[in-house]
Amino acid sequence: MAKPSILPERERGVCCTVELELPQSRADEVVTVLKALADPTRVQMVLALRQASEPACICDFTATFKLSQPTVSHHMKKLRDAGLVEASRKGIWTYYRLRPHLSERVRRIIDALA
Amino acid sequence: MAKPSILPERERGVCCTVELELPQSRADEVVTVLKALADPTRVQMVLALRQASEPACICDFTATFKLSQPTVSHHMKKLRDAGLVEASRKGIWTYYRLRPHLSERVRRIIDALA
DNA sequence: CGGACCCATCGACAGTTGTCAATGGGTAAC
DNA sequence: GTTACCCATTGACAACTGTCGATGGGTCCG
Repeated sequence: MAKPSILPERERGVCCTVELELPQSRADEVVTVLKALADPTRVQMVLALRQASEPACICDFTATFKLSQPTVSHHMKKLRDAGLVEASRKGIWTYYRLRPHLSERVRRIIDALA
Repeated sequence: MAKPSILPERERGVCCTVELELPQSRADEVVTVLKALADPTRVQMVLALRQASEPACICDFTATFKLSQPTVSHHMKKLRDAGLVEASRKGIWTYYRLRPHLSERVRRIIDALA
C-alpha cells in the first residue's frame, strides 16, 4: 500500500464531492474509442493502418495474425462501428483505411499508442 | 460503404503481409491500460485524480457517481491493477492518487482523454 | 467496550466479448 | 456455367465485466 506523504485531514461522515472533467457525452465518446482499441489485435490493426501507405484488406490481416477470417472481420467491424476506420469495395476486395478526418481528441489517443 | 479513391491493384490469392508497429509485449502493455480506461466511471476517476490537488477517497466517488461503494472499490482496484493509481491508508481513509511516475506513453494516453 | 464509519472482498447474476465453424453472397477468371 | 476467391453474417460457446447486497476487518470516538 503506502507511500508516506502529506495526506489531507478528513472529517468522519464528510466526503468531498469530486469535480468531473468531462460531460457525460464526451466521456461516452471517449469510452467508445477506448473500447474499440482495448484489444491487442485491434491496436495493431489501427496502428498498421495509421502508417500504411495503402489501404489494407481483411486477408492481409488474416495472413498476419493467427486468427480466422471471421474473427478479423469482426474486429474490423468494431473499428468501423467506433468510427475509426472506413471501407471501400473494389471487385473482390474490401479496402480499409483509417478515417481521414478523425477528431483531434481521437487522433491524439491513437498517436499516443505508438 | 464507398469513398471513391485510388485503390491499389491486387492479385487473387496474394495477400500483403502487414507490418506490425508494436512488439507484442508493448501491445499488451498498451492494452492493459486501455482496458483499464475503457469505462466511463474509470475515465472520470482517472481524469479527476489527474488534476486533483489532493488525493481522493473511495467515498468521494461514491458520493459523486450513483454507484455502490463495492462497485467504486472494484473500479479503483482495476485502475490499481493496471498500475495507473496508487493508494495510501491513513486512519479510516484510503487515499488514491495517480501514480506519479507513469511511463511517457501512458501519460500521453491519459492526457489525450481530457 | 459499543457504535459508527471507511473500505475490501466474496458470491451472484445478467450482459458483453473474443473466437471459431458453417454458411451464403459477390465478383472475377476460366 | 463453374470454379475459385474475398468477405460478412450467423450461431454457439467459454470467458470476462459491471453491478449489487452481504459480510467482515480496521479504526476512531464517546
